[in-house]
Amino acid sequence: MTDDTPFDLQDFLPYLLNQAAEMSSLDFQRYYKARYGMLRTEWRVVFHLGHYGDMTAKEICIRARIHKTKVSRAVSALEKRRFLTRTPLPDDRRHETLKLTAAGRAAFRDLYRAAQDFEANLTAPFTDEEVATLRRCLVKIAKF
Amino acid sequence: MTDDTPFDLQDFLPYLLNQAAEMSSLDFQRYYKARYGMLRTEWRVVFHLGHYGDMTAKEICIRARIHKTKVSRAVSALEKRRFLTRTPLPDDRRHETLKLTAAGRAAFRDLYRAAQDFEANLTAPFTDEEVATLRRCLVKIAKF
DNA sequence: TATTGTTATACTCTATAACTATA
DNA sequence: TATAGTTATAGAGTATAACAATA
Repeated sequence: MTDDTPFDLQDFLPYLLNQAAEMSSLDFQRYYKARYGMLRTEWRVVFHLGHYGDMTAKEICIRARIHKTKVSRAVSALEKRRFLTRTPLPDDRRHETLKLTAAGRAAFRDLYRAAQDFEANLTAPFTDEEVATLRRCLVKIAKF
Repeated sequence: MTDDTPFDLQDFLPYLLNQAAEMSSLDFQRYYKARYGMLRTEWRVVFHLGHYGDMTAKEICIRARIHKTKVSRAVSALEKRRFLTRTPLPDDRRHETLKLTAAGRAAFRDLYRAAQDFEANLTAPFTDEEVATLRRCLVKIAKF
């Protein structure tokens, strides 16, 4: 975009990204909220435990790029609703291993499948190459 | 993505879009907040008035996809800080023409230029074709 | 009755500082 | 002192219902 090219708000990438992000997550958000009463961070925590196995809150913070205060609240809410349990580590009692319960694992499996379906729907209008380019750009912009 | 392909949270488009949207807007958000004390919706309202000329709140709602309650609050804040004025239309006094003041126009020009710079920075790592593909995908996902 | 815009309210998300407990 | 995690708080974003004024 040169200095002389006027542009619409839709041409401004941060706006476009924001709109795409909102639209893309609406349906899935409704799904995990309606079925499991989960918020975004809670779904992300469940995802990490379900996908990578038991870990501490700290590890989730690093892997999922979520601040410790958010993880703390999410873990607390998930524990209250019996989606996970905490077990303090004997060698360092500041750490707790977080572990999905049977209900947590069931929710993960369902949400994981739902996520795959939503993903397939989102990418359906595009060619494999387009999707690859999209991902490559997003990864770079998101600074992963 | 097929049923058997395991995927990371970074591979889930809504998450990736969300992270990219957040990262991409951070710097610009800080800029209009620090310089003009504006919030996101306020910047968008200023953009529309500066770029397309005077219009009513309703028109901004439609063009910028913002709910009337958000526009109402943004307009009120912008008026209070003398970035715009309102003039009721004589033929239908439910409408008001919104018009940037000199300060509003100056802010728009500065922010417009800043937006162009941020945009150029964001797209710098990519080829024109990659950016074109990125935009095309985002426009479709955002349902524009 | 319908439309433009405002107000109230609640929920979600983000960010930061201050704190507890443990090491 | 440093680290893991919690609590408190404020700001910002989103969504919806109820309302006033005008048509």
